[in-house]
This record gives sequence, structure tokens and C-alpha cells, in this order.
Amino acid sequence: MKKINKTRYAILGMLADRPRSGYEIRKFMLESTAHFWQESDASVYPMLKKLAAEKKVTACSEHFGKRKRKIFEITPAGKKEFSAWLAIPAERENRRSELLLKLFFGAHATPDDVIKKLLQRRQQVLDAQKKFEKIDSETLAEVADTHPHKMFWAMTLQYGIKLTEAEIEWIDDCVKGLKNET
Amino acid sequence: MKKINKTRYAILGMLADRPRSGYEIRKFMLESTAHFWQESDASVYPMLKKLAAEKKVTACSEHFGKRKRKIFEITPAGKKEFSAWLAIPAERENRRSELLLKLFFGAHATPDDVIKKLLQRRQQVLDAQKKFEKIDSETLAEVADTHPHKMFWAMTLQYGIKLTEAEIEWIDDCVKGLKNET
DNA sequence: TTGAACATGTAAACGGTTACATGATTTA
DNA sequence: TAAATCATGTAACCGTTTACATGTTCAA
Repeated sequence: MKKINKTRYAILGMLADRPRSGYEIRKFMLESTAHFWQESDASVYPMLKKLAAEKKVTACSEHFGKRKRKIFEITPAGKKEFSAWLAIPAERENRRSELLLKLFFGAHATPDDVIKKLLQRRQQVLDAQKKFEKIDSETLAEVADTHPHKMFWAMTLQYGIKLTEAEIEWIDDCVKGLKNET
Repeated sequence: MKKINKTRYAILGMLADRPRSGYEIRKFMLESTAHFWQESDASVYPMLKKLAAEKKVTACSEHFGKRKRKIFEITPAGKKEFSAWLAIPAERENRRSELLLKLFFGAHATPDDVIKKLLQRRQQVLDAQKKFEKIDSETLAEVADTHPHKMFWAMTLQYGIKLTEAEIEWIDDCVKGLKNET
């Protein structure tokens, strides 16, 4: 099975709600989907251009205040493609964790080194949790309880919260185990 | 920061223990690291060749029984590179979850569709858990308790177990929430 | 004798990232 | 007036995957 570009669906999905500029899409992703879906800076604009060429979105320049922005709107063809993607099962993601790989080879390092790496990750996970709180109190709080999106956005947030909690527990177990060794 | 090829370190690490053939490396990865590190079929052999050209590994053909295999051994230069990589902090992995993305856009689908996808994932996670049991009872059981690897391998396995447990809980919560809606 | 497992590779395409590039506007 | 944010892009590279390719040996 051929691997397909999923950036396009992330973008189409963002435009399915309302027209947005490339900048807005990037910004909104950072505030909402970043913990499970990120796009690099350079991926959004070229994809919008590509989608426009395929007539899946239409572009129109707008002057917002004194600034000019290119606002993109999804077309019926774009909506159709998005819906078709949404209907098929999600592809199994293949995750690669460099931390786990290093841990797997931990016998070749010193226990202190391994502990250090685990604690580094612990901090990263705590940072991520702070971000979840921010999404909860800022992005999500702005959505009305009755809004159809609310429930689903809360679910993706819950995913982040639950999984990071489990990861913290795991890290603490590992560190405890390693400290007993020394 | 430039992205660097990590396949090489996975391979060097596998060879740090003992000489292995490309086939053995692939097989062992499937039995041990697959839940956090996979290599596609086509990545191992070319990388071994590349590492050999860089004198990080040496190749020698062996006849194991009647079969010929190319056994690779790590060189001091290869060990040095491996150790250097092991010492630096693990890079933050950027995960992308297509399931979460579809869930985020769940309002554009029917609740039943979303539930179906969640339950599909649930089954995948259960399958993964079965695999962990297999790693535990087969791969890990063959390693002596006193072996320096044992502890670290068990930790990577625990990671898989803990995180999948959390994911199952999350899925069940989501499904419950969605069923209350309908 | 047929299928599973053993065993090793190549070529091409693709997705995604990094680095590069530019300039306006608002806020402190 | 300096920094942060707004705003939009391009070019090149590289890692990875997919698909292709081939042949052996052992067990049922």
C-alpha cells in the first residue's frame, strides 16, 4: 500500500470549519493538535498551493486591516475528498522512539547516564502536560459546550493527559529500579 | 539541526553485543524492539553496506551449515560512534497519529463511525499487548536475570505495557462518552 | 511438493524537514 | 527602536518506504 500524504487532510479538515489563511492554520495547529499532529513550517503553504491547483480549495486575497492575507476556502470537491479520507480506517502509525532505543542499549552506558536521559524526558513530559492545561484553558474554553467539536477536541486532549501520566509513572518506576542497582 | 539517520545506531547497537547477519538483525528487531523501533525490510542491508564502507563494521561470509551468510562485526571505530550517540540526549520524537487527527475532526463524521475507529484501534492495541506477552515469555525469558541487558529490555517492555493499558482506558472512556450522546 | 522460513539485495519515488528568504506591523 | 508577531513562501536534501528481484533449504 502506497503511503499517502496526510498533510492535505489535516489542512482540508481545518478549512472544513471555516476559511483560513495558511498562517492561521499553522497557528491553530500549534494550539490544538500539536501533541499528536504537527506540520513543519514549510509544509502548509506548498500544500495549500497544491490543493488550490487541484481545485480542492480556492484562494482569495483579503485585506485584514492593513495586512493582506490569502484566505483559503474549501470547495465541494475538497470536502468530498476530506470526507472520503475520514471514512476510511486510520493507518497504523509506526512510532520510533529514540529514547527507548537508547534505553534498550542501556547496558552499554552508565546507569547515571540512563537516569539522566529518563529525567530529561520526564521534564519534557511535564512541559507537554503544561501545554495540555493551556489548550484546556484557552483553546477549549473558547468552544461552547454545545459545539459539536468540543467533545472530540476534549478527547484528543484526554489522550495526551492519560498517556503522559502513564509515561511519568513508567519513568519513575525505571528510575527507582536503576537507583536500586547502584 | 540536521536530521540524522538513526538506523545506523540501531544496527550498530545490535552488533555491539555480538556479530550478526542482516537477517538476524531484522529478525531480532521484530522480536524485541518492534514496538518502539522498526526498520523496513529494505533499510538494513543497504545500511550494513554503508557502514562497511565506512569501516564501522566488517563483513565476513560464513557458511552456517549449508547456507552462506554475511556476518557483520562491529569495529572499534563503530563502537566509538555508537557510544558517542548513546551519550547524547535522545531527540524529541514527533509523533503523528492519524487516528487522533480523525478523532479531532470527529464532528464531520457520524458517532458510529468514530466508535468503529476507536474499537478498531482497541483491537490493534490488544494485539500489541499479546505481542508484549510473547516478548516477555520468549525473548526476555531467554536472558539470564543477571545479564546486564535484562533490566533495560524489561523496561522497554514495561513501557509498551503501561502505555497500551492507558490507551485502552482512554478508548473505553471515549466510547462510553460517545454512546451516551446517541 | 508446496509453503514457510532463510537470506540478500536494488531502484525509484515520496514525504517531510532544514535552511534559506523577505518584509510589514504592532507592542513594549 | 528593538523585538515579537504577522505573513508567505522556495530549494535542496535526505531518510524512508514501496515495490521489485532472486534464490535456497527445511519441514509437513
